[in-house]
Amino acid sequence: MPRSNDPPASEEELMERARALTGRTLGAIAHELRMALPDDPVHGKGKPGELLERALGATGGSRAEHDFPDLAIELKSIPTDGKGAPRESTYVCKIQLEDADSVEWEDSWTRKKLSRVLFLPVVTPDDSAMLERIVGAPVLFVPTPEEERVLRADYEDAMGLIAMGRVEELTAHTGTWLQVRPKARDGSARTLTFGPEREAIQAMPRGFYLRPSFTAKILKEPR
Amino acid sequence: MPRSNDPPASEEELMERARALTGRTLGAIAHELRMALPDDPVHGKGKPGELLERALGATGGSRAEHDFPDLAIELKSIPTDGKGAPRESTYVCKIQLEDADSVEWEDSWTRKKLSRVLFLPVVTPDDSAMLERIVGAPVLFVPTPEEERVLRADYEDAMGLIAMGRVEELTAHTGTWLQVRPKARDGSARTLTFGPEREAIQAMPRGFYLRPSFTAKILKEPR
DNA sequence: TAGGATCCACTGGTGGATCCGT
DNA sequence: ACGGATCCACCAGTGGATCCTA
Repeated sequence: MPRSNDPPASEEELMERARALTGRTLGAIAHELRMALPDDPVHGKGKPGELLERALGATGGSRAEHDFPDLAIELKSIPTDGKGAPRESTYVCKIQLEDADSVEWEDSWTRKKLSRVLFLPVVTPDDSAMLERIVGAPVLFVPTPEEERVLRADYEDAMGLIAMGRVEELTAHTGTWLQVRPKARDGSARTLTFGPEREAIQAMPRGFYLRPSFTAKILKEPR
Repeated sequence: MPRSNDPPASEEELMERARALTGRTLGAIAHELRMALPDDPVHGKGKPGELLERALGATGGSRAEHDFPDLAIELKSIPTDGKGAPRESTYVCKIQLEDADSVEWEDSWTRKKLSRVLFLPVVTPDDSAMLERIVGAPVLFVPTPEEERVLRADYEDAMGLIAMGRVEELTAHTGTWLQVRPKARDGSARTLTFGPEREAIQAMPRGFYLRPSFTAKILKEPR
């Protein structure tokens, strides 16, 4: 049996490992991996996600591509309530604001990331201690053609506005399933140029997020 | 009297402060600024330079522009022997390998940095303890037209080779006063494209350095 | 002796996300 | 309820240069 922090060799192996986590607490998994989890959820926002990456053998910290490059699968932990409904939106990736006019959906990092996503729910009741949270059943998401059409439309709407220099009109209200929100507290403004006059504006970093309404659908429907 | 770590308000004030350091040991200056200097010179290569920046009120750590942005002056500490001759070459800046075909001398960061340089010699005998090293008399270097012609030719020769994809032919032997050498131990290779075919090669980071023969001339001739 | 190799501190950006006031 | 604001760890890159061997 391979050590659990080696990369899984196949999608089947990945899914088996993920199913083996179902019902376990983050605390137990962390103990097994000798990884510390902070008690304070405010100061450890990303820790459950990193723990589950390690537990499944994701390529840690690398900027490679996907979490499982050989499988082209992205791992997303997702906090849920007791009924399995997501408590938060799901971060997808940063937006390349400078390249908004040239990156088509087909070539976008956004599409690649969303092509195959392993969602791993983490049951996160109000005020729950991080160590007590329980991992739910994994769901491997592959967009249907219809789903991809909606995601693509959201992407193109957002990138179109950005390419026109109207990035400030882009609020989190835009988009059916994919929304645009600020990313990175400490981020610094980038200069964008647009239009025939090459006008220049400053913009803070933003990212794409999946709305909870969409991930709820994903987690609910068995695939 | 302003605190010595405020930026100097004028070139005159900067030069006065620099002259006030002449004859002092790095240890005494460090003590006054409550800054620790390591004993081992191997593991504290950049420390004297940083100490003198702070002592003169340079804009610390900022990626702004010059060390004294308002004065457009760059500060360089330079290790010398007992006679005032430089012991080392002087690092100028990184080379933007990717932009070699588009950045003219007039617009180059290299030219801007070399337009006004405050050299602060640090007498550094063999095996000298860092704390005992003594600051020499400052020299404000502004290139004469003739000097700038030579620097410009060195710059253009180097950038021309890089733009042709011949970066590996560029050794530290090239250049009269400005030479090209590796920079950054941990640097990772960048992809350069060149030529009508957009051929691609990998290249490690490199920087421009002033040869000791040139800085010797600068330090020797009173200006 | 000087060309190629190396050393440290700091920080901005990224990837991991959730917090929390309106 | 959700949109804007925020939190941490890690690491590559940069700026400060000098080391050291052939």
